[in-house]
Amino acid sequence: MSKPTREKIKIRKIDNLSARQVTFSKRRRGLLKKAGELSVLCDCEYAVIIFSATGKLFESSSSSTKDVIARYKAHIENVEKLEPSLELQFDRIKLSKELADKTRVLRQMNGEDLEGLHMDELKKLEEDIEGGLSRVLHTKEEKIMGEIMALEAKGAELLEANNHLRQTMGMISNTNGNKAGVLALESDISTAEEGLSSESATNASSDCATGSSLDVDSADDTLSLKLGLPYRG
Amino acid sequence: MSKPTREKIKIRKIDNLSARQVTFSKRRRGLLKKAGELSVLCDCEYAVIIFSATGKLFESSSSSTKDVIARYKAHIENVEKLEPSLELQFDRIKLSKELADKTRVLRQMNGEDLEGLHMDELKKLEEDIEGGLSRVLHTKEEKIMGEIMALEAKGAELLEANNHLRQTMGMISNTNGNKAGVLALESDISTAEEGLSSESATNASSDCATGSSLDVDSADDTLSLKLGLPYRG
DNA sequence: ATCTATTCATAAGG
DNA sequence: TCCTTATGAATAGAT
Repeated sequence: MSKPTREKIKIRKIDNLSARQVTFSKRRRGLLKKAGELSVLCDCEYAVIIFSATGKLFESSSSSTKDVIARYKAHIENVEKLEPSLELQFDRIKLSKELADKTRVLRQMNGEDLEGLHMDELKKLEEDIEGGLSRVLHTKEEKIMGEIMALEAKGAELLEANNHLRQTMGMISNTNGNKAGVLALESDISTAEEGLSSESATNASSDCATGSSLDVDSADDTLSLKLGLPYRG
Repeated sequence: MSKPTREKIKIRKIDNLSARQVTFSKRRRGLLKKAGELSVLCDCEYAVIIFSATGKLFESSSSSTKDVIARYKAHIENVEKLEPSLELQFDRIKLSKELADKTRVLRQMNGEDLEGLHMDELKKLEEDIEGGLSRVLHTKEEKIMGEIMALEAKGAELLEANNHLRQTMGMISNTNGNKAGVLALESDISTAEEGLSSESATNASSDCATGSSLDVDSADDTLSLKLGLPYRG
C-alpha cells in the first residue's frame, strides 16, 4: 500500500550472500515439497538433484534417486548397465519391494487405490482398520484416565494446601483480635481436623485418596468435557 | 459465493484421471519453473527428472541432466568410495529407513507401539484411521451395489433364457407324442410365442447355447451370501 | 528462527 | 491446452 516494502523480485542471481543463502534454503524446501506433492497427487516418479553454489548436494525422489536415474538412462539410451555387486543389488531390490508393499498397504488403509480389491479383501481391510482403531482408542482412553488421576492427585494436594492455609489464617486472625469470628473459625477447623491428625497415621492415605477424588469432581467434569471422555471405569 | 468451487485439496492421489492429468501438467510446469528460478537466484546446479504415471519422461536442469547425474554419482562416490559399491549400501540404508518408518506407521495404525505418543498424536492417528476406514467403507458399498446390479441383470437374463427353454421343450414334446400334455403346453406357450419366428425348431440349438452361457454364474449367488449383502436399494 | 504483506501458484470451471 | 478468477501457498523483507 503506502509502503511497498515487500515487492516482487527479479529472477537474477541474488547479490547479497546471506540473503542468497536464506532464499536458497527457503525455495529449496518449497521446491522439494512441491515435487513430493506432485508425485502423490499425480502418481508419478521423480528425482530432484540440487548442488548448492558451495557444492553441497541436496536430493529428493519419490522412491530412490538411483532408480529414477537408472530409469532415466534406460529411457534416453535404451541401455541397461548395472552390475556392481549383484548381491547388494538383489538385497536392494528386495527392500524396494517391501517398501512398495508397505506403501501400498498404507495407501489402502487410507482408503486409496482400492479399485482392484475384491469384496473379501475390502472386508478384511475394514476389519484390520477397525481393529487398529479400537486399540488406538483404548490407548487414548487409558491415557485420558492417567491424566485424570494425575489431576485428581493434584487436586488433593491443593485441597490439603488449602486447609493448611485456612488454619494459618485462623491463627493470624486469632492473634489479631476479633474474638467472635476467630472462635467460630477455630471450631470449624478443629472438627475437620479430627480425622486428619489424630488417628489417621495409617488411614491417611486411603482417606486422602477417597476424599480427594470426591472433592475434585468439579474439576474432573470440566476435564471430561474438554477431552470428550467416554466413561469412567 | 453460492459456489464453493475453489478450495484447498488434500495431498493424495487425484481420483479423476483427467483432473489428475490437468493437475500434473500445471504443477509440473510450476515445479520446473521454480527449479529454474532457484538455480538463477541462488547460483546452484540442479536436475529434475519426472516420469508421469504413463511413463512419459519430463526433465529439466540448469545445464545438462547428464552432467548433473554424473556430478551426483561422483559426489556419492567421493563421499562413500571407501569400499566398492558402498554407493549401493548407502542407497540400501535409505531404503531401510523408509521401510522402518512405514513399518512403524503401520504398527501404530494397527494399535501397536503407542506408548510414546501424546494425546494430540493419538488423536491425529485416530482421525487418520477413521478417514481411511470411511473411504474403505464407501468403496465397499459401491462395490456391493455394483454386484447387486450385476446379479439382477443376470437374473433377468436367466429368466429370459428359461422362457426360451420352456418354449423349446414345448416344441420337442410336441414332436414326441403325448397329445394331451402337448396340447396343454402349446396353449400355454402360444401367447408368449407370438413374436417368435415359425422356424424355432432350427433355432433351438443356438438358443440353448446362449442360455447356458448366461446361466453359468450360479457362483454369484454364493458370493452374495458370503459377502453378507446389506440391503437392496 | 518468526512475522506479515505481497506475490505466486493453482483448483475449478469454461 | 489456454483463459479466468477466487483461494490457498510461498516467500521477500524485516525482526
